[in-house]
Amino acid sequence: MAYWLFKTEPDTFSIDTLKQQQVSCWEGVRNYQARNMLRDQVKVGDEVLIYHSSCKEVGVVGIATVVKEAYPDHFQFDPDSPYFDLKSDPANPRWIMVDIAYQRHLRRVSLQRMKAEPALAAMPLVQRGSRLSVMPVSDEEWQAILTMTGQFD
DNA sequence: GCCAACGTTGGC
DNA sequence: GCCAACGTTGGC
Repeated sequence: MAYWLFKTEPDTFSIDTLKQQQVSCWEGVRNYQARNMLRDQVKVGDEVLIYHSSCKEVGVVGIATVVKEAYPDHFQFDPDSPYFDLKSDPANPRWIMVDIAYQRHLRRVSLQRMKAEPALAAMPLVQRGSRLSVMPVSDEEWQAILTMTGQFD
């Protein structure tokens, strides 16, 4: 079982949206490095930190569980979708998604606090200019973040 | 809204 | 294969 962090813009899809839906596909990943991890490494049962980006209160806000492994992201074939990709061949889809299930909210751990935490220094998230939207989280990093919430397993 | 950093595109 | 131009990400 592995740990991950997924970024989302809460104006588009927030942890609250996920709670309402309980299970949701995670569409719209359009970066090859992130896609490759989703495709090759993200497995059913893995746990995912949900991170709110591009908003007033950026940080880790909840936990989800992977319930379905990589399958084609159909939004790439929908001309009305912001995730449409004209160059993706339906016979060989370029982009994939996974499904995740809501687990719980966390007391928010802000990016500011994460940047100040030495145990998290290796995470792409805290590195300047990083745009990776799907990233692995080590056991130690996971534990450090949960400890920072003040809520324990 | 600003702007630095990044990934992608396309001409050569 | 290089690299400049461009569009996007994302914190502030």
